[in-house]
Amino acid sequence: MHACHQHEKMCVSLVPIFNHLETEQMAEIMKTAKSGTFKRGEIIYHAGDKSDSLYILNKGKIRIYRLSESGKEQLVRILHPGDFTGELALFKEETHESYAEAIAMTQICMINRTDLQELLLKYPSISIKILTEFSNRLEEAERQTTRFATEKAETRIAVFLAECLEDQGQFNMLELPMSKKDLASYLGTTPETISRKLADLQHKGYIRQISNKKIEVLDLDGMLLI
Amino acid sequence: MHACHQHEKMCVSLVPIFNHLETEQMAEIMKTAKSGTFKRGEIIYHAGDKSDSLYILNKGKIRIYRLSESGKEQLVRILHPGDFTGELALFKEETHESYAEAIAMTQICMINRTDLQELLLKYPSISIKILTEFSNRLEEAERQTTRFATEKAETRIAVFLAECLEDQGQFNMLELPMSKKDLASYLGTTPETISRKLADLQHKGYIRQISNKKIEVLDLDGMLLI
DNA sequence: TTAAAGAATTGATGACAGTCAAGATTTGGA
DNA sequence: TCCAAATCTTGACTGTCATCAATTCTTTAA
Repeated sequence: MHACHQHEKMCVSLVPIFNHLETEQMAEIMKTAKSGTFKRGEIIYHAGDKSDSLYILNKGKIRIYRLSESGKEQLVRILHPGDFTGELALFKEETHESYAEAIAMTQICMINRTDLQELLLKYPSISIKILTEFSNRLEEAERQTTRFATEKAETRIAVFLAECLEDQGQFNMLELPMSKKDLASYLGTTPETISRKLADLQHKGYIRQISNKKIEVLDLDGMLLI
Repeated sequence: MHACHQHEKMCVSLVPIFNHLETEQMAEIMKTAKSGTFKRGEIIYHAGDKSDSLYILNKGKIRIYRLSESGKEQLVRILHPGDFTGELALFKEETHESYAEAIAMTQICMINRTDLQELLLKYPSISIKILTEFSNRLEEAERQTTRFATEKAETRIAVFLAECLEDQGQFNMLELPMSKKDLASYLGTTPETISRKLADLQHKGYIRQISNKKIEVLDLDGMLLI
């Protein structure tokens, strides 16, 4: 862990919450940032750790997951370069509730809580960017909660496929962004159920499984009407 | 709907996101606020409405709910005086995804989107307050999602009772804050299951149902170990 | 106050999805 | 490239909970 140098210059400019600033202002932020690298499998923070940094993912992939009251794991999201985490606890003097695990060789920048709070007061437009990001996340989280509360596994899977398709914009082809084990954890079900429901969807003619991760959607509207 | 007068002065000062400001600054905010009243059953906004106000609840109760992809309703939260809503869409030019329904005679203050954005730039500390609020809500929403994804109905009910107890601080007695029908919708289950699981919890000696809404918790730790 | 509407309970039944197990396939590290 | 470990698939079985229906209890508005 050392002060940010040349290539970390990228890091701040990668992130939507900062990259609207003047180059000069980004430079000011970078002065306060630290960087770090993690190997596959290393934990960046644990639930219960006191949280005091914003982590910006520069390179690699990070898995964010939580444990429920009874100890079961749920995958919350996977971070890609330009995403950030650790943001929640920045605004309350508390601890992380989730775990962040590097799932590939990973490089991050860290901005300290107090430094960030000063930045926010100095550049109010950063706050508005973060508020926008939080709004989206909150909307997304509530939509997800409603989905779990009201839809059965098959529908959750179908909706997930539809969203993949939309994100990837590859007309009818999509690539699952994670293993089916992780997908099961993300969707609140089991790998067995994922396998079976995908087989069902294929059997009903809505999709075709090309390979382990590649799926062709044959009838999007039909699939979503399940 | 008219400009805010005397008693609405309360409204801004009720809300944690504003009440840390100087009296004079609150007065400035109030000048831009409008007020409105709604009767039981009236809808304050619909999913799909263009959203352009922050709504602060002054008096009464508001039910926030969503419809899932397949049309099933889920109760998201119930607002009490001092709570606010409509905040999400303030930071993105989009529409509401949820419904807000007055469930009692209700009085609200509304602050327009553009007015609010100006306030945020002028008083950065308001942003930090809202960010804190958003952080908490986001954490809460993710915790809730994980609960739905990993816990069975009985556990979700037990955890809900435990949280009621904690909020109400009435040593072993709690009062359900909503009808069992709404509670079922909130917890992603049915009224029948709520009835049955409460009966089970009582049968196992963890709780005692005093009346429709009143419950005595006899063994909190035992109940949470289910 | 009371009638009507809505909410809560209880029972019977079936659908959905979790678990366990065994075999096939894929993956990634040496 | 290849092997060991991990992931994925399929089958059989079981537990949980949703649904439907019939009553009872509670709330609300005239």
